[in-house]
Amino acid sequence: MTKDLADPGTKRDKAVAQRRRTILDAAMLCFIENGYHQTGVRDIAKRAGVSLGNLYNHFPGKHDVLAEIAALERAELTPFLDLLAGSDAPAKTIDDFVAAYAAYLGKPENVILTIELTSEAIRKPDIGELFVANRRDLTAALASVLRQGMSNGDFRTSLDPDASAQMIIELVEAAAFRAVLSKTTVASKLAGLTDFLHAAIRS
Amino acid sequence: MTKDLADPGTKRDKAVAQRRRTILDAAMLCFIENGYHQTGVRDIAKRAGVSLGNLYNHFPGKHDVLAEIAALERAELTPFLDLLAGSDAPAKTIDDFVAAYAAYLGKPENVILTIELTSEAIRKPDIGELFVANRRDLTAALASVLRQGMSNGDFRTSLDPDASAQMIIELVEAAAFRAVLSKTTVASKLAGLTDFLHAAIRS
Amino acid sequence: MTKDLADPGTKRDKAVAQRRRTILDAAMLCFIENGYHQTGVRDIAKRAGVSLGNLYNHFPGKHDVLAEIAALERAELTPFLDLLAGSDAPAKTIDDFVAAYAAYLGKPENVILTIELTSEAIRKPDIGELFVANRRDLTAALASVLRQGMSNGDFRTSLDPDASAQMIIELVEAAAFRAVLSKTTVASKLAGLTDFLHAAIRS
Amino acid sequence: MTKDLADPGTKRDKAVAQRRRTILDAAMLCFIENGYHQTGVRDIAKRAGVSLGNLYNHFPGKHDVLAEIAALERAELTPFLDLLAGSDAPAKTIDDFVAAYAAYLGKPENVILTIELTSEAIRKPDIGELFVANRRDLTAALASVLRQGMSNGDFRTSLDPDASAQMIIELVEAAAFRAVLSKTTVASKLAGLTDFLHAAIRS
DNA sequence: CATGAATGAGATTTCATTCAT
DNA sequence: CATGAATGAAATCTCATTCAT
Repeated sequence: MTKDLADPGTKRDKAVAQRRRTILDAAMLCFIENGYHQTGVRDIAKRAGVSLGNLYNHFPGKHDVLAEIAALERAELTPFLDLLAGSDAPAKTIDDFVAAYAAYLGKPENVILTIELTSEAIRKPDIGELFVANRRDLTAALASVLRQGMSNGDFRTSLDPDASAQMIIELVEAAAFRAVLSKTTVASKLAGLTDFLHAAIRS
Repeated sequence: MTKDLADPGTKRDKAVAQRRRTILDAAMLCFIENGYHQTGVRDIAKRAGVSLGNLYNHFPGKHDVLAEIAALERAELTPFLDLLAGSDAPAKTIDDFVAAYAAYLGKPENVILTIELTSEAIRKPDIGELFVANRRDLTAALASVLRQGMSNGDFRTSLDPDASAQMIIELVEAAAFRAVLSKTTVASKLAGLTDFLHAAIRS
Repeated sequence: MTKDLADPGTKRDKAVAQRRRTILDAAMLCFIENGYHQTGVRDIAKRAGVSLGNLYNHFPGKHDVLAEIAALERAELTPFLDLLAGSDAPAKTIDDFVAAYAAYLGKPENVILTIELTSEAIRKPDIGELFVANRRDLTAALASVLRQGMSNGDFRTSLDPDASAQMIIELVEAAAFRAVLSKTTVASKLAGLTDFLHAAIRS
Repeated sequence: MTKDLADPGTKRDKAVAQRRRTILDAAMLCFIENGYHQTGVRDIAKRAGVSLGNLYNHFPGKHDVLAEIAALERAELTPFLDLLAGSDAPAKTIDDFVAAYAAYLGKPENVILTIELTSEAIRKPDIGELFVANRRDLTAALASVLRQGMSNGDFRTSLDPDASAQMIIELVEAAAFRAVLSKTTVASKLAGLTDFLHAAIRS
């Protein structure tokens, strides 16, 4: 009704969207610092500067906050998708991607949030699906680059591009995770990883 | 007190050790089924057929139960350490190990427990250390095999044996984890993995 | 303000009155289905298709909604008052009334709403008064019929018309209530009730 | 095991039973004073002098406390059942019962608790069943007395004993309830009730 | 008159842990 | 060693109501 004229309600709508975002950001920080289960809904509300009741006006429950964070994580992947969609030589693209992804996962908070989501994904199907979907995009883009490289001679033709794409991603993630646990850096593992990788895929 | 005389109480000691083990087994099952945080101490006690108070006679608290499970996990690795210590050709040994480890992680409960431990390991240093230690044994044994293979010509000499050992393990584990989340089997991923691996390390 | 000029706003006034009624109807349904305490103000607003804030423009609070429903219930009694004010023979009038009232209370929702009101009436004086007032009208009309019947020989002269009027009403209501709880029908109890009643009051 | 010797554990068992009873009594008082829904579990615990958590060691939840109170109410009926099982003349027995039951319901707390239970009984099947069961015993005993009276000439033979038994009880209860709401006494209504009743059932 | 975001107290329930027996 | 009652803090979520727009 009133919605038809111009764009009214937009200001309020925007404010609401920002509130939601504020809450999500606060929740993310809490989950990273203390873990999903160690974080109370009150903690999130307090950190977001929002009343407890109002948080429930914006999200049905704690679980849904996590789910929305998982969905938000998808956006974080766009730079990498862009990179993989670029027109550089496949071999270079792969190297660039590995370096960039490793740099991203060099920030412990990104790794920790991923682990937190992983651990919930096992028993919460909706989060599991988001999780799988997130990785699917990345794998597909990477596999496509691998196929290009197989055509132009960068990579060996006996490669299984889909499986290899997955393994490349997994190698970077695992390195990052191991770095967090053993309190070293991903950077220190990058050389070994790249060497291993080149041997595995190049022709 | 009673401990001072010779070796008395042995029968009782054994009974006590079994109680501890019963509790640990029950806890493992609970953690696998419902997750560490979703499992209450009461749940563990009930499943173990032990009274709540008695559980606290055997373990200082819930956290310590988890820690002991993490320690117990180490024992699970001995078959693989034995395999790696065998005298087969390095190339064959690696293949056998990958197959065996993949088979082990083909059971979802093993993967789930690992994830559960992982997620706790981030914020609980003691568990983190156990976790790292567990994998260190395996990595070392695997690296040793790689070195043998580098000597005898099975593997390329430019290999970084330690980094590669870690990555081999990580690839198997990641495949297993992905299998659990996407409800497929590790077996289906084994071919791709082996191919990737051979290219990466063989000379 | 606008009210001062002639009779303007009449159309709006009617619209407002209808809104109030919409809300009351929605509330009644909610209270019947889920009970007064199990019903939230949000539930009422949603069911009425009204915004939460707007409901508070029409009613000071949840309690007042219930109070107005109680007042509304009074209107439901007019058919019975009319019946009792009719010119049939007293004995027939009583029988007709009992049958009609039983039929009305044969609908479980009427009984349930009554119980809901009853239960609130204990601790909320205003509702208690409305409740008593509702029944007072009915009792008075019924007592008047009984008095006529005592004059014309239909009923025994030793009757206490006021007390008897109350008891007649109570018997019907109690039968209806019992029918709801034991999931039978009032109709099945009507024969026994009528026989009992005839013996009690007829001369 | 240890239970076999003598009667051990009895002391603790008795203490536990008393705790349960303490809680139930406290709950009853709360429900009577403030109503079931206005009473919080904390209120009950505080009034019982028990910690909140411990209350949940004894009862699964608030609802179950109410259910057990409903069950307990059954015991309250034994004096009346005894009275009805006595060997007095049926006519006298009925009169005595009505007087005694009216006296019992003369205490507002008994009426209020009944209403509170009633109102829950509508939507909670288990409480509904307890409620019906409670009244069934009483009705049966009363019907039996009516039958005796029909045999010995005290009561008219055209009586439907079961229906009449129900109605007698309902009349007393309704009178008591009405007394609470209009803040008079049951006693004041007893004369009218008795007269009505005698006319209804006596031969 | 209409909207729904905001509030914060309060609801019920669970938890790891302690301790008297 | 064994038991389970006791504790009280903390968990998540709901509620009637207010108020700026």
